[in-house]
Amino acid sequence: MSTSEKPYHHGDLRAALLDAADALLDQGGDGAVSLREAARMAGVSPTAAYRHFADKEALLAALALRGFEAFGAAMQAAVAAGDVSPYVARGRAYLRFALARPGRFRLMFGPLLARAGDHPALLAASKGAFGALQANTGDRDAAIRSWGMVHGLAHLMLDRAIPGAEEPEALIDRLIC
Amino acid sequence: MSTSEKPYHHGDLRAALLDAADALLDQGGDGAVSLREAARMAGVSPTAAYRHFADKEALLAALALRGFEAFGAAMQAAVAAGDVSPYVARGRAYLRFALARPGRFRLMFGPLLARAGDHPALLAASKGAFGALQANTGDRDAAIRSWGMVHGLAHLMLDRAIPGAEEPEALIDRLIC
DNA sequence: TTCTGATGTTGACATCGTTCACATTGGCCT
DNA sequence: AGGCCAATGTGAACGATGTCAACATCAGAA
Repeated sequence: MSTSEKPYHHGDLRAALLDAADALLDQGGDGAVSLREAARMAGVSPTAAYRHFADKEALLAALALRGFEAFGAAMQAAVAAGDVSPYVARGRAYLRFALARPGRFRLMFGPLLARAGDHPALLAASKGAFGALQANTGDRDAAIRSWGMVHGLAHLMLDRAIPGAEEPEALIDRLIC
Repeated sequence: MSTSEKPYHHGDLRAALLDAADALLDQGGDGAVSLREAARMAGVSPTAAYRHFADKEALLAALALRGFEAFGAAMQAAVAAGDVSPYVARGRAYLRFALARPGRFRLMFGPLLARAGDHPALLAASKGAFGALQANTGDRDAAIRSWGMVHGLAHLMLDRAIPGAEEPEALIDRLIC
């Protein structure tokens, strides 16, 4: 047993696959995530993934779920820091999250979300994240508008569509205040 | 010549491929666009596409370019209608465009745009569309915020993330005013 | 008319998602 | 303790995709 022979069973392949896919998502964007490549990284045969995910889409959904958890934590931490109003803190954290992990962000708020009915956990997580955004506001439409603005700015900055976005931090602080 | 035998040369394969890809984009979303399937629809061999597009990405870029042209026309028409202020007209047209052609919209404002440096025509078209949005405004940051809001709302509605978006038209009129 | 460049075709290769039949193993029941 | 079963991993294979290289066909300029 002292040798480092690979055991037949991986131990926690599910997590390993998610980690690998996460790395792929970060470096190569959305389309760069491949089931086979993730399996390769985990040191496992391509088809082993199917013991843990019904589908490639299921893998992506699990990845998005992870994303929503991290997203919620980031928002909460930003509000807790308390150096600006919770409203501003959330908005800035939203943008920073998107810029820090573009692939993850695009996956979370992408076409997958529209099909989230097939992935109950994803649906719940996304609703949770969205709910937090709308809390503490009397005017519901105003909340939606604000959310839209922050969300749109995130996408536009990711797509390098906003001129003068060379210094994202400065732009964020200037736009969200 | 009276027979309907297929000539060796297609005539305008480039346009035919774009049309086919456009149809695929509309019905099946982004990932449903396939070079081979587009070629199949155009009644041509798979590799014929490479005489007109360097790459699948080039095909998609040309598709996005088409999108920006239609987009610009839609915005202009909406403003010309003149039943509301140009500002509101543009915003509503923006959202209607996104909801009417989700695939096209997502392609236009997607990861492709960030790589638009490789596709000069796309870059120019997108800059033109964006420029129109920022015209007639003294406050540059305010224009960016408005743009962000509309863009974000479009994405959120497409992703079915906004609760109560069953009646999009009503929502649009209520939010953009 | 002939030749040349543009346009299409065939065949092939690597990769991908996915399925099926089989191998291995850890843990529960007796 | 021993044996069985469900969970987990493997291998080969299929169809589809993007892409390349070599070849075929045509349209128009010289």
